[in-house]
Amino acid sequence: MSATLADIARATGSSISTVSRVLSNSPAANRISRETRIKIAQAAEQLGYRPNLLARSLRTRKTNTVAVMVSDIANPWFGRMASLIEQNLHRRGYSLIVCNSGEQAELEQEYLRLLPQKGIDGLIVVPITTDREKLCHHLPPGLALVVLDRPVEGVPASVSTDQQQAATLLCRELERIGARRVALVRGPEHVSTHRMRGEAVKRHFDVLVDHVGAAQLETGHAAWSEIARTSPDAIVCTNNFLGQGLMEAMAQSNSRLPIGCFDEITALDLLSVPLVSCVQNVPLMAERAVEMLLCQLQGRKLPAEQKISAQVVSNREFKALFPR
Amino acid sequence: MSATLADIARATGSSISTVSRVLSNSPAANRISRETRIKIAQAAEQLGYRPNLLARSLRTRKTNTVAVMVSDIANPWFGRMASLIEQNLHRRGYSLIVCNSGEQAELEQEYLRLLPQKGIDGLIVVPITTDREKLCHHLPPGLALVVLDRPVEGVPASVSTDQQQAATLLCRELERIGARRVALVRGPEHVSTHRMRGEAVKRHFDVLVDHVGAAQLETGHAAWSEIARTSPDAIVCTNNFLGQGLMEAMAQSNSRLPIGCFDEITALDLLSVPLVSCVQNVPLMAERAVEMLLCQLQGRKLPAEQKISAQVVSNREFKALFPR
DNA sequence: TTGTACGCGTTATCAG
DNA sequence: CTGATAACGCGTACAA
Repeated sequence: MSATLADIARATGSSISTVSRVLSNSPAANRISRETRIKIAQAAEQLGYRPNLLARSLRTRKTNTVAVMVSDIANPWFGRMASLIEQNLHRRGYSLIVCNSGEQAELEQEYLRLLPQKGIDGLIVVPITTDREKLCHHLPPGLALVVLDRPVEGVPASVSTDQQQAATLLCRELERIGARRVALVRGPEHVSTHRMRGEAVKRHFDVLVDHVGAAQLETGHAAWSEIARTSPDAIVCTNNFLGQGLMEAMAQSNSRLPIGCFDEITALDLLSVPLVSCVQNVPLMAERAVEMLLCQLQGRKLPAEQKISAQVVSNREFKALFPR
Repeated sequence: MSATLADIARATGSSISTVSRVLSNSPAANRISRETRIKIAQAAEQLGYRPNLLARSLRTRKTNTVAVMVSDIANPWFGRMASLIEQNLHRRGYSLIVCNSGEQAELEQEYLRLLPQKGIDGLIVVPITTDREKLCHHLPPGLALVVLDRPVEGVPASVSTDQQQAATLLCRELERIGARRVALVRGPEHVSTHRMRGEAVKRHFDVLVDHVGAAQLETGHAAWSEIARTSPDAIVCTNNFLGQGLMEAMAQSNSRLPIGCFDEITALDLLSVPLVSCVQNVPLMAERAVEMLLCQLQGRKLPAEQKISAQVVSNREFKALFPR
């Protein structure tokens, strides 16, 4: 076990409180004689003292830790997001713990209950549930909360992409190349991003095939075997995993159907299919989310809900086939 | 604030100890009368009691939490790994916190110091440092520790891919297609996986270009501008990010140089370049890592260091150009 | 400038 | 079967 305040007090012949004052450099630390201060510091150094953060937090009710709960850490999009949030927070003296709800409502609930018990000051969450009540039920009232990527009615601190703008951008690009009838591969209805993207597609196009499933590669695979029997002008996928899965399956055939995909696809320009992708501004989202969290932690005024705009990027194949 | 044991004791007219016994279903809970037991349970339910895990851990010195520290959570490989570890641990009643060292030695040290202070029962780490002393210096002696992916001399609990076998597999495949002189794009020397892979390549081939940098897309980009001026028979990248970056840059040209890449590349078959990739068995690694951690947590005998073998997978383009 | 005493919420020991 | 009481390690009002 690590040395405690008591150990140091004993070693230096001072009292626990004095040691505490010095080592936690509290405001009262200045009012302590230079000599005892360095004597204590030396002893601490020598004994390898590490404050027990559990005990400290129990006492102060602050942990200097925030959690981010993402819906699928295996998805590179969330990985990037987590990484950027970590960097932003670390710069501000907070440490981050990442939780993975794996897109399972029960697991989300479990973590929502567990995290406050373990002690966190704030939470950034990509929620599964769309219900404010369910989301906040187990959270202590004071907890700083930011919802990310998927706004929840009634939660003021919210950072997300403007899905209307994003979807319009993508659909316009597909309309430009003459698409009228499309196949749609989309994630679960109850996830707002997938739903809004899907709805936008339905507004713009005649949807020949509407394949719904978990936002995983496998759904993309399955979708292709359904789509292959039809002949749409293009295929739209509501996220990167769906797009990747679809393309993996397509690769077995020789289809060159144009694809519109929400979220980033790696090595875009190396793909042999024409692809236009609608990418979100992940770094900006991460920054804003941390900012909104810190506003709450520091009692500053919360800025308005953040709607961040997206961009479309098309690959070489796409540009070659459909020049402007 | 949440209700405490004292609140419930007051509400039910029993003592704190009794309430504790019931609510923490300790072994002594059986020896408590049925009626007070349900009375307490009801009060707890009604008051919305949640045990303060900080306090509990302070007392019991157990947190039921393990941490996994990866070197780059933005890399899908680590994301997948983290996700699988999470699932394995959750099944066993542990909750997971993920830390990201971002391949920075100082940040790793910081977390290494911080995590035990925050209270964890075990740690699975993909280490930056190769020095056992540095790795364990700040860790309490009793802490369960597993090193993952990058073995560290002197740490018995270790799960990693057999890099010799993996590298040989990949090199043989490139030799088969006639490669003799290759360009090498590799990550930092001090990371064992990159180093071992690179060394194996140097043993098998004549290395025309040897580009070293951080294991990020940008290094791959930069490498291509160097490689493009030469004419190797093939290019080898020591991880997925390097491979992706390289290919992104290659896509601007029309090169069809064969690529050998360690780690998984998404949508392999859609790439227009011939590619053979050497993939690790991530699910098995995750399972073994958790298993070794639990051995330590439960005081069971530790199995031998795990060396897990890899496979090569080539894409359509590669198979078409170089049939067996 | 420093020490005393108490409390944060739990669990564990011991007595009855 | 149950209730005091003492820790766990730390911060802090209050007193000296």
